[in-house]
Amino acid sequence: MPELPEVETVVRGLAPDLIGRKVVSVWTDWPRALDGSEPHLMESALDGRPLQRIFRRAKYICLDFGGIYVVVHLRMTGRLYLSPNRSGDDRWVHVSLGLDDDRYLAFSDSRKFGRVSLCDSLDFLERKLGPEPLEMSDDAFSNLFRGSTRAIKTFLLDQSKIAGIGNIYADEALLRAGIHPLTPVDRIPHNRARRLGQTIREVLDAAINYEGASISWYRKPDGSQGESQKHFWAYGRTHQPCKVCGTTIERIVVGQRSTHFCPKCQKKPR
DNA sequence: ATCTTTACCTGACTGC
DNA sequence: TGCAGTCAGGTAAAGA
Repeated sequence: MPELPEVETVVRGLAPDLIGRKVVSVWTDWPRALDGSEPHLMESALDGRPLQRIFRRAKYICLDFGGIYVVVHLRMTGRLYLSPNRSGDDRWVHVSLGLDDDRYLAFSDSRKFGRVSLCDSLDFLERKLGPEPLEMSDDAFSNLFRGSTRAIKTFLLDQSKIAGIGNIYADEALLRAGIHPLTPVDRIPHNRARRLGQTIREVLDAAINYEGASISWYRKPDGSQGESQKHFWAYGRTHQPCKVCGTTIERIVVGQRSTHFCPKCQKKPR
């Protein structure tokens, strides 16, 4: 599932080929993916506008065509890549943006949860999203945790509190920080909260350097796999030995989410 | 504010 | 080989 590091990898991979390109056609076989817009509306809105910037905000991919934006969310199975073919390179392509270099920006999504949206402002993102974890200081993390009694795992997944972390890297950060996923946020001491913030940044930075985790559907824009999944300590390692202490990794459900942790490294709060 | 539930989707996997 | 059932989880919306 694409989270912050996977989305960042996609943005970095696409940028060199996409900056300066114009969209000359828009195709879809699943109009719902356009989130209320329509192909001909997108075509006319983007007509003649070269792409000025491509960047990430949380898990959203933002294409800036000069005050007009195409915002892509990959959700669970979305992929974004360049193809010589309008229908892309796999059978799950549902949106295709024809470019002025005769290539296509293909949006593939087997689950059809992802969206390719047209908008004239990114304010809606800022209204609903919390800060970027890679841009937060240790004290910013500690302050963020004050006043909430929710389980830390649930809190880390709340995009309005902190934006970009998903199920994988929440589990990875909590194991490495030695904090049980059910720990109430306001029961984490100041110094431990600061250290958790540092761990979150380290986990995300490392995953970006590994170019994301290719479990299930995620691929880099060039079609190759990321390496991050080879370095998991927690996620998907149920019944396997903890890489720190050898204790068997357990799986529980927290906030409807599969949660992996080490019962020795992450002591349950009383 | 927080929690819970439901909906959106379909490929991959398990068991018979 | 097939068929039913289950699981995966990011986000939005509704109701408590």
